[in-house]
Amino acid sequence: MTLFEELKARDLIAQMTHEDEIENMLNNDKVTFYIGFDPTADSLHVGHFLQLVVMSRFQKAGHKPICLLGGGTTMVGDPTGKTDMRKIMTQQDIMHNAECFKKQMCRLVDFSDDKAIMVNNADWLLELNYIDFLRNVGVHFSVNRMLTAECFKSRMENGLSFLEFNYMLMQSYDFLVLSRKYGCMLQMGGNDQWSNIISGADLIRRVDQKPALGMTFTLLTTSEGKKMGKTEKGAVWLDPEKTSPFEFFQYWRNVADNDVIRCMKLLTFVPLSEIAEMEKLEGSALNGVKERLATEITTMVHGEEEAAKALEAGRALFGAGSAAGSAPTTALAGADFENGAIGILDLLVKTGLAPSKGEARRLIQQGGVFVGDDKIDDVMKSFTPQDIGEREFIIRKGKKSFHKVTL
RNA sequence: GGGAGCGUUCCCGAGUGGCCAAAGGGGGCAGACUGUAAAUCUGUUGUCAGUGACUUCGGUGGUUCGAAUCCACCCGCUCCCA
Repeated sequence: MTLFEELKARDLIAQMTHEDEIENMLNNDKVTFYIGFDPTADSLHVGHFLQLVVMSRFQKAGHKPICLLGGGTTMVGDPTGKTDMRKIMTQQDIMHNAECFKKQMCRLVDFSDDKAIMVNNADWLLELNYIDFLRNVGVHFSVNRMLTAECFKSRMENGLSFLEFNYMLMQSYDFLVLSRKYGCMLQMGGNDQWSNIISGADLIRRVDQKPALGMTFTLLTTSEGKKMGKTEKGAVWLDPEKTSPFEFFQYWRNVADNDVIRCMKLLTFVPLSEIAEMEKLEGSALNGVKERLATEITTMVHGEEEAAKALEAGRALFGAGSAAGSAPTTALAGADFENGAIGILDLLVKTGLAPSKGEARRLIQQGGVFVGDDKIDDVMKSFTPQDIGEREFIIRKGKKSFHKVTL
């Protein structure tokens, strides 16, 4: 099966500029392609992960990825899909974020022996001269056409600053630069980037009369159309400091039945033949598939060892077994005890299981708090250091939140 | 530059002097049901203390016994005209 066929079979492809040309090229040439990532946060998230996995697929098929960090474009801010203007970020933050991105990317894409290139568009965007840029690049863009672009639609109601309006030109210019410098012929990205990608391809064809192609990938959404990778706490991050490997694993372990196969196809390297077998499963049998999904993805991001630990921890907590190693842990100090004991309310707040005492109280009143296997129904219940020290002290909130307490 | 509006608790959105910690919806959390799924139903959703206190309605001052609600100025945003 060729790379192109596999992409199709996995439902990865959303849109392409020139389907036949792309297929032909991928089959017969070594293609240099690029995907851009704007460092708007200090860690990559699940959305980026999909792109990086795709990059890796291409790389394994012999093509050459360019990883573009948007150190320059982030100074402007991509308005795509945003309803409000993003806060303007300082250059310092952007640089810091870019460094964080780099480290994480190296896990998923092989940069050794020049097998992939990492560039930062700050290197060419920051020094641009306004008038020159307008005359050389700006002439090729029609405001009329831009305004009809899908990516600005959501902003036509809430307002769009001129700053952000220029984002499309910046990204198009990036493609032009990479085309000239590295012979990059293909830009890819999430489907929300379609407008930006085709405008770049148009620019190259217009200015240099060179071939330029674009392809976008399916956005990672649930069967209900919601974006995946978000939890109540915010994004699911690849940085273990921001989302622990255990939480990360649990996120995938808990995807809805209807989304498992889709995630398998989009995010893992599990062969399609195997996935086809999984597709036949129904009901609780899908739990096995979910474990596999979580293990596969966690392994890619955090390594085999962490994935195994997370799997074990989850099984222990949700199965019949006792307690777990990698549940979050809080150590108490002597100062946490008043008159030799700590109240359950304080304990819940201390461990972060409840944001406030009021909420902690509510949780208990509604019967959602357990210590070990015992349900706590008294809000005044308190524990001494002996209580906590003598056994594994696990507090559970609801069914899925566990916290270990030690001295 | 001229004119008209808007800014409410996590989000949307009611509220136009006391009955407002503030309707309703969404989301979240918990319970029941379950398969660590979905759907459904129930409860809950400012903080601290058990019927009370404190902080909140863009910011700062003011009017009033009393303001999210009135006034002034400031900040931010939207729309119309140029």
